[in-house]
Amino acid sequence: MESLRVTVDIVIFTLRDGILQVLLVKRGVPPFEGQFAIPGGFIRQDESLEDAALRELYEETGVRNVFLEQLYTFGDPKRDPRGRVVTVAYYALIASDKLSLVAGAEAAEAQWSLANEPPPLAFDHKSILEFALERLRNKLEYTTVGFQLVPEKFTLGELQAVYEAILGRQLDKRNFRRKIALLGILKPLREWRHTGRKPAQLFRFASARFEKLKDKGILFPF
Amino acid sequence: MESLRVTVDIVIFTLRDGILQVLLVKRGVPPFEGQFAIPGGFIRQDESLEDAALRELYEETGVRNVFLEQLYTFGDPKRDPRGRVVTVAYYALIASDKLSLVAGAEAAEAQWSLANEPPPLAFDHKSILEFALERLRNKLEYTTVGFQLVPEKFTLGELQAVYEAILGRQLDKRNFRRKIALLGILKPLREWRHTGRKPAQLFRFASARFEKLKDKGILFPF
DNA sequence: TATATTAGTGTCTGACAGACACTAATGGAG
DNA sequence: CTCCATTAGTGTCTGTCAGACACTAATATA
Repeated sequence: MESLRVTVDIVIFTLRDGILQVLLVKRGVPPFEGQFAIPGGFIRQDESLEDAALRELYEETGVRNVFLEQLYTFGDPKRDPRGRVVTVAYYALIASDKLSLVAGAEAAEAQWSLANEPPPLAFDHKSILEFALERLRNKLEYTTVGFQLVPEKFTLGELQAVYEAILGRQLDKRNFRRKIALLGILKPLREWRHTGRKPAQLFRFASARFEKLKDKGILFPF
Repeated sequence: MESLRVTVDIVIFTLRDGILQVLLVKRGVPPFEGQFAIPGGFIRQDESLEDAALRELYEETGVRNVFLEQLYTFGDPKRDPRGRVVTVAYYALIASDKLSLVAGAEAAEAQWSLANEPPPLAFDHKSILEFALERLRNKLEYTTVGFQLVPEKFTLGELQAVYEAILGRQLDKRNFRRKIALLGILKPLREWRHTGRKPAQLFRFASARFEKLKDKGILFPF
């Protein structure tokens, strides 16, 4: 009697062509048939919320081991016209290089959209997306979530582009590099990327230092 | 079939005798009979999550119009030995003066405990309490939630005591007062509190300025 | 009236953030 | 081969903010 239907919805972000994008699925059945929605599904009896989110994420993208964090739980009685459904929303960040490898099983009906200008969304999914964007922008400022959207080896210009895409404004190159350097968690490689004019040095994470910070509970400090 | 039992649990904080305290209820039935737990209850079919939390809060404390914020949703399949229960946790802050006016209906089995050294708790409620404490400490630094725990008229010493109780460390009086003054949201009153030796000036919130900040979406800025 | 207690006040210093402009290396065009 | 357009890479100055730090003022009580 006191039971409710509970789903997990996952706002999946990636950065493609220097633009922040969200994975959306086109609904094939009413209500909101033909409209886009944030991917999600019901929670099974024996799995934790996070496991359910990871499973959905894998089903949609074929990707594991990516950043995933609980966002908020939406439970307005009228949010689904068919009846009451509570949804525990998560958001995930996937670097584009991990993504291109695998095509999702349900990918036929899934497509990437601009995170800042999404198409009309079903249910209260517009609110959920906005909530996720706000959280992402906030966390970008005082954590290192931004690094989740960059390939394993990356240039400082690419990293800065991630920040600019999410924050929606340009950053000063020198100030940005100073801030990153001060973290001391990047390891310069003896490799250069030759896509532009002057080659750009590649970096990766200096895990040692990073783990140390993690032990202190700082995890994604900025 | 795809339904789960869903509850809201509310971590209710107050400040009494200069110590941060949580409201806990003693369980009268198994499992964890006789142990303390965070108050909560099932969500009704027609109420939103926040309404459910407000209702529980009112039932326990007789108080309305207090700070209430969703904390996190806990959904481990084994968190309740009787079967699966997902709980949406909230936390609330109640100033002691609001509290003393009304006695809760279920208050017989409820009691205040030290937030930092709670008795053994049922289910995963220790985790939930710790989660709430961490959130509260964090929000204290960059918002004005701390003001929620102080009476309508208060001295700067009382306000500082709130901060010290939550953060668990002493603060420098002059630095604290400068920080508060810089916010510009306090209105000095022509009243003094005479409990100590030298009388202390009373303050209240300068709503005008506060509302302005709220309009900008800053809400609880620091 | 002497004293103990709490209220109230200002400066200095180091860290960090934002504004700001030039040189270096390369690929492609001519 | 040379020139040029483009992107990479670097340092200083300045204002703000946070933390450390010590004394005077007002009252209640002994």
